[in-house]
Formats: sequence, structure tokens, C-alpha cells
Amino acid sequence: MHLDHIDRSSKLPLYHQLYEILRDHILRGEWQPGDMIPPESELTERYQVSRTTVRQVLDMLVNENLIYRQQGRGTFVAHPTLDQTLVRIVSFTEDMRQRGFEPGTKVISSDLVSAPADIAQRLEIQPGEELARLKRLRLADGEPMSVEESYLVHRYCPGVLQGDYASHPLRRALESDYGIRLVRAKQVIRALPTPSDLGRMLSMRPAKSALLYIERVSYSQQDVPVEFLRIYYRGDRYALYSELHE
Amino acid sequence: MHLDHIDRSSKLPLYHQLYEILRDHILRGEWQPGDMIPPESELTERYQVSRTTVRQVLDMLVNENLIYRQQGRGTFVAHPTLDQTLVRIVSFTEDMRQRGFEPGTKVISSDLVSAPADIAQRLEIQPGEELARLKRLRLADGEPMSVEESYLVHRYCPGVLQGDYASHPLRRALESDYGIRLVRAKQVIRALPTPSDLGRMLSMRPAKSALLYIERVSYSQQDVPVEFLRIYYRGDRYALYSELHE
DNA sequence: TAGTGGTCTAGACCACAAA
DNA sequence: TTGTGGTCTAGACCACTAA
Repeated sequence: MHLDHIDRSSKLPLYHQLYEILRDHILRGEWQPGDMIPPESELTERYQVSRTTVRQVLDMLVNENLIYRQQGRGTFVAHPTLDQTLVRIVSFTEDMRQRGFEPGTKVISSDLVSAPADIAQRLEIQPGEELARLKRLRLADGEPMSVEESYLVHRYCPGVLQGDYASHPLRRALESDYGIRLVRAKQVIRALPTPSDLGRMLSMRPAKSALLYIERVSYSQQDVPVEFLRIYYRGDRYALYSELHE
Repeated sequence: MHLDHIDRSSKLPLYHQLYEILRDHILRGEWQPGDMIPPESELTERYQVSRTTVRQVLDMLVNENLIYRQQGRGTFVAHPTLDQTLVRIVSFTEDMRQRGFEPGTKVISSDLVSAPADIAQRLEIQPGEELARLKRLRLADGEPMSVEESYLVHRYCPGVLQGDYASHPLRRALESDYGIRLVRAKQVIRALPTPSDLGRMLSMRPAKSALLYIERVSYSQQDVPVEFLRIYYRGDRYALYSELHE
């Protein structure tokens, strides 16, 4: 069981503590999509904070699309949607499950390389600094879906490449072994023609071949760039979704 | 000058009215990016609402990335960013200006067609119903950037095709002539190989040719689907940006 | 020190949904 | 009618920035 009460002597704001608590309940699946969460009155009572503070926290969760409210009925855990991929950091595994695929991973290679200028610039390090490089083939229902090339600043996570990243998430290793949580990221999305080597790896038919290409830089809690990631998705299997407003 | 006061007898909530007012100031450019907006105390005073209400409105604007706050300094108008394209409905003109290009448009064709099944389904109309179709070539600094194919439910905007949409925005015509505001949209983003006809229109080199393809359904104030849009962006000139969080 | 935004409270009344 | 979320107020004290 996780921490489930508010520490009045903590320096963290009450709303922040309550946010972590409620978010945890949802992300750990203790409250399932569609479930009603306790009414505001009960949260006020249980955590001994004002209704305003409770509502501030619920507003944050609504903004993240983790919950939704219905006047007169209650507040409910939201069902995950595909457009989250463009707003929240979502693991390949989660993403595929939401799309109705069974995810799989094969490690293509892992090695240490020295940082080329373009990657060094985005990771805010010196060119030539040591990077851990991990290439993986990602599968959906056993069929190739994407190729991922991860570059990690090795200084922050020496020895990462020891891990088995076919069956264990890289993010989890970073967190548990090095205390690094990737909390923020910036990405660029492009369409590319398919180079023949990638086409082969992804088992693509040349005629239908284009790649949805993503470059992502991920930042730690301390706002330090830690990972540079290239993802090549099969254009004939993968799409991104988003909702727009005025 | 636009309405700049709050109507206490209106059925609209105070925060909603204030939101429209402040948003207007920003979107009309009366407050420029980087400008400090009036402090909360002054807004409280000027519009005669509580600070809580003022802050509720500012929170909304912060969430839309229209303003940002700095404790101890003030609240400022945000500079537009490229990742807005994935969250807010942005006109081609605005988008290109933000990217540092001078936008241009050529109308390729405009005609009435009967709705094919796939489009009818997304527009929630009967197959065969009349659609206004508008094809345009979009230019950036005089060079082709994208091809857009717009399908409008003609019943909602009879005679739209009379307009000159090389120099006048389609959105404006819908609003002023038919009272239709497209306030919400859903889109899907894919990578496509370049068909030869589009490649020619976009002046693309075959070797570097992939398209970033977007399909968008836009909804009116009444949540009725009005427009189905296909955009084919040159993959070698156009990219999308997004920021992710945990 | 003065002015700004950040956090928090207690309480009121309204609107809507379900029994 | 009861219980839920929606809107709004007045006021307090804190934290940070700049002069």
C-alpha cells in the first residue's frame, strides 16, 4: 500500500500531495476506468482539506484527461484514449494495448558510442561524450511495428546496457537503478521515405512504404536531457490521433 | 471596440464572460506576446469579481498556453509556439507565419460532389448527399507546402463555392455568411508514400518523397460535423511538434 | 518595502441527476 | 428529496521579485 494521507508538516503544498495520492489510485488501477471516485465531500472529509483544494486537484486531473465530471452524477475515471500519445509520455506497451495489439520487443543491438554533434546538441552535452545506444524492434501481434533507437547519456546511468530490455522497460530501469524519472519530453513528427534497410527490418512492402518518424528528447525531474530517441513507425500500420479546439 | 464588461444579469457564468474578454484582448493582439497583463488585483477591481474567479479564468488561459505566470513578477502573454498546431485549430496562414514563411494559396478546383460512403460516415450524413469540394495548393514562400481537400456539407452552407478562397479564409466565410463556427475537430495523422500526381503538384523530388497526411473532421458550435478535410503536407518541408509530460 | 502571484479556508447558493 | 458537481465570495497568509 502506498502513502494515503496528507502530511501537514510537509513543505509540499496540500494540493500537490493530494494530487499525487489520487493520481496514484488511478494509475495503479485501484480505481478502474468508468468507476466513480469518491465525491468531493468525502475527499474533503477524508483528507481534511477544503473543498476548494479538492476541486483544484480534480481540475488538474480533468486537464490531464484522467477523470471527467458529470454534474449531479459524480466524478469518474476516464477511459484511456489514443490521443494521449501526443500529450502524455506513454510506453510502447501501453500504447499497443490501447490499440488492441499485443506488444513485443526484440533487441537489435546495444553498444556504447560517442555522441555525434547533432545528438550532443539536443542532449546539451559535449560532442564525443559517451552514449549508451539501444536499438530495438517493436512488434504488435508479432508483426513489426517500429524500430526504436535510444541514446542515453551514459554518465547518468553507467552500465544501463547490462539490462534485458526485450522484456523489461528501459524507463523502469532508469528509475529503479539510477533514480532518473523522465517527466518531460519534446518531440518532432515527420514523414520519411523508407530506407531499404529499415524497410527490411520492418517487413514493409516497398510500394506502400513511408515511415512516421519521431525524434524525442526526454528530460529528468531536474530538467536535464537524458535520452534522445528516434522512432520509425510503419506508416501503413501506425497513426496518431489528436483532438483540437478553437 | 469589443464588449469589455461583465453582465451580471447574463445567464453565462462570470468566469466564462471574463474568459471571453481576456482571450479576446490576447487574440486581437491588443496585448502582445511578452506583455504583462493587468495584475489579478486590478482585474478583480476592474471587473468587480472575486480574486478566485479571476484566477479561475487565468488558469484556463494558462492551460491553453495563452499566458504564463511568474510569481512575484506578473502574468504575461505567451509567445505562440509550434506545438499549438496539435491542440488548437490554427489557420494555414497563422501556422506558416509562426514557422517564418510567407503563406500563399492557389485554388486547384471547386465543385459539388455526392458524398462517398467513407466521408458520409464521418460527417454523419447519408451517402450521396451533396458536398462542396474545394481543392487548394498551399504555398510557403512561394513554394508548394501542401494540398488541401475540403469537403463541406452543402446543406449547411449553400453557395459557399462562390467565394474566392485563394485570398479569403474559408473559416471566415463560414462564420460570417452561415453563422457556422468550427470550434472542435478530431484528426488522424499518418505517413504516406507520394502518389505521382500529388508529387507533381507539390514539386517533390521522387527520391525524397513521403507525405505527412492529416484527415480532420471539424464540428460546429452545435457539435455537428461540418467539414471533412484532407491535408497532404510535403514530408521534406513540414513537421509537427509536441511537448509531453508524465 | 511594495507589489506580484501561490496556497488555503469556510461557507453560500445554484443546477442537475436519480430515486 | 437527496446527493452530486458548478459557481462565487471575502479574506487570510505565504513566497518571490524588484526597487
